[in-house]
Parts: sequence; C-alpha cells; structure tokens
Amino acid sequence: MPRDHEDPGLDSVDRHILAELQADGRMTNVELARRVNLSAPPCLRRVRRLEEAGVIRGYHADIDPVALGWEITFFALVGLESQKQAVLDAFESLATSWSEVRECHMIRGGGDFLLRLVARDTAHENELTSRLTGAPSVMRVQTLQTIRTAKDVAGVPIG
Amino acid sequence: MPRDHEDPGLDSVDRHILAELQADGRMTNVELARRVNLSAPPCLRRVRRLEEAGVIRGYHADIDPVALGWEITFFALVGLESQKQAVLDAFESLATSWSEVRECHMIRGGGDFLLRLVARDTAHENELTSRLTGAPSVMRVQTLQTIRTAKDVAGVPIG
DNA sequence: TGGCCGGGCGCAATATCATTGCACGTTCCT
DNA sequence: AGGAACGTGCAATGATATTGCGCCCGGCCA
Repeated sequence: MPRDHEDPGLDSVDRHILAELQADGRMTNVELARRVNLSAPPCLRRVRRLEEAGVIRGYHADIDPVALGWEITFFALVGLESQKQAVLDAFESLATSWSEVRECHMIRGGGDFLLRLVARDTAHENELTSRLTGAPSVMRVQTLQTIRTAKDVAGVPIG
Repeated sequence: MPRDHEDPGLDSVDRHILAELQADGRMTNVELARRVNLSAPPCLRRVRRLEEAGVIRGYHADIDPVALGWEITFFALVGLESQKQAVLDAFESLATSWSEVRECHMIRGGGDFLLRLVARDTAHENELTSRLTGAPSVMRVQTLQTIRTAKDVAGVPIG
C-alpha cells in the first residue's frame, strides 16, 4: 500500500498546534502548550516532529511590502510560443532569477506561467512588463494589477 | 502633514533584521542579534519597534498543504457581468467567506478577481469551480491550475 | 487473565533566552 | 563648549527551552 506523501498521522492535537503556529509563528512554546492543553515538553516534541516531517516547512515574518518601498504587487500571465521542455525550463530559469518575481507557477494547459511580482512604482512595473514581453519565446503577457486585496490568508485551512 | 504609510526610517540594520526574520521567523533574539552585529537588548527593541510600526505584520508557520490533505492549489480568474460597487462587494463577501479561498484580489480593469484556492482533490476542485461559476453575477471563470511551482518566496526583496 | 512492551505524558532540573533598568558614548543643534 | 536626544552595551532578573527520567495507559501475546 503506497503512500505518496508520507502520512505522519496527524491527530487533533497536531492540527491544533499547526493552526496556532500558522496564526502566530512566534508564540512561545509555553503559550502554545497551554492552548493545546499539553505541558511544554510534549508540546515541543510534537512541534519538532512536525518540523522534521516537513509538515512545518519554516517560519516567516510577514512584512509590509509598502514599508520597504514595494508600492505595487501584480500578477502576470505569460504565454510562451512553445511547450518544449527546453523553452519552459529557460523561461523558468529567467523568471526565478529576478528578485521581483516572488512566485512562478507553471499552469496546466502548457506554455503558460502565472507570476507574482512586486515593483517600486509604475515605471518599475512597466520596465518589468517590458522585460517579460521581450524575453525569449514569450508570446504574450497579460498583467493583472491588484487594486485591492480582500483576503490574503497565510497557509491553508486547518480543521 | 499627513503621511499615508508612516515612514519609520529604516536603516540598514533594520533591513538586515527584516531579511533574517523573513527567512526564519522563529530565530531567537540572541541569534538574530549576533547576525546583525548588535547585542540582544537593542536588537529586541528594534524588532518591537518594527512590529509596532506595522512593518512586521506578524509571523506564520509555513505548512505543507499536501500534508493536511490539500492536494491541489489553483488560481481562478473570475469575470463579473457588472462593475457596480454593489456587485463587486457581493462577490467579495462571498469569495472571502469560503475557507478554500486563500487570496482574493480585485484586478485593475474592473469586474475581475484573481483568487487562489486549495482543494482536497479534483472532485473538490470541480465543485469549487462550479460554485464560482454559479455565483451571482459571475460571467466567466478561468481556472489556472498549478502543475509546478518553480518559485514561491515569502515576502519581498530586502536590500 | 496477567505480564510485557512501546508510546506518550508530566515533573523536575538546568541551560538559554527575553526583558528591564541604568550608565556611557555619539551626534547634532544651539 | 554645553546639552538634549538617541541608541548602544552591561548586568540583573524573570521566563522559556530543553533534557532526563519515571509513570500511566493501551495493545499484544502467552
């Protein structure tokens, strides 16, 4: 009986821990233990186990992009003129090498990528769009500029 | 003299702190202080200041969706049949109320939204797509299913 | 049924860390 | 030069993280 993605057998306490740490990744272990009704040592052991199993991939501070001068967040839907592996790989290498590209997803259907980017201002955004349009094998670039984000929740539902 | 986004005057040490906490949000303060060449107390005071200024919005554990049974992550580009505020608001309320919707961005140009969703399996994905298609005022739904994520970096470039 | 594991828990002890008060140095402005 | 504002480092105290260990419960086998 094959299991794709190792099932660490998460019980309800584990899920509770994950929900708490997803909401506040810097919570002390003592506080976490209190919330999940455990004493500190077994709580910490569970957290370590979840980290080692890869269920918890890391912890990140959530930083306001605007405070660092990244005024614009936008998405770009990029169509390539070929679906050949070499072309896809080349575009991926290019896109992932730009620091302004924060996400790069290959989209089902072939030849399309969805990117999330940040830019300092509209001039910078235009420059990035131009660089995309002018990149090898790029046939089409549709920018999707975010004007309002109604919801942006870290992670996944737990329950 | 109003200032939209309070400028806390981030110096290079602050940026260094942000970069470290963005990469590892659970780092101890002494380790952080060591990395930015400061002693622990002033380092902690800077972190607190960044938190209170809203530059650091929070900390989150990064959890593997697959480990919790969310096998599929996809995006949906939703077109509404009207750009009237009431229609936009209604769709936003609906979309943000679904736990499977993790991001909901209104896109420039009017009447469009980009959503990021998670689903347990393809049946669930189809159900979500149907629910979107059948939602009031929804004219068009284009699903963008991620088949490979080449890059997904938390936060923003710092430097 | 009775005894043997194995896993997971809590307690207690110790090492580390967070947090505060305080004094010193530097910068800038007068 | 004098001094105020700011930020630093040191030192002390209170919390927290981490480890070792003994106990309890539940499954398993004789």
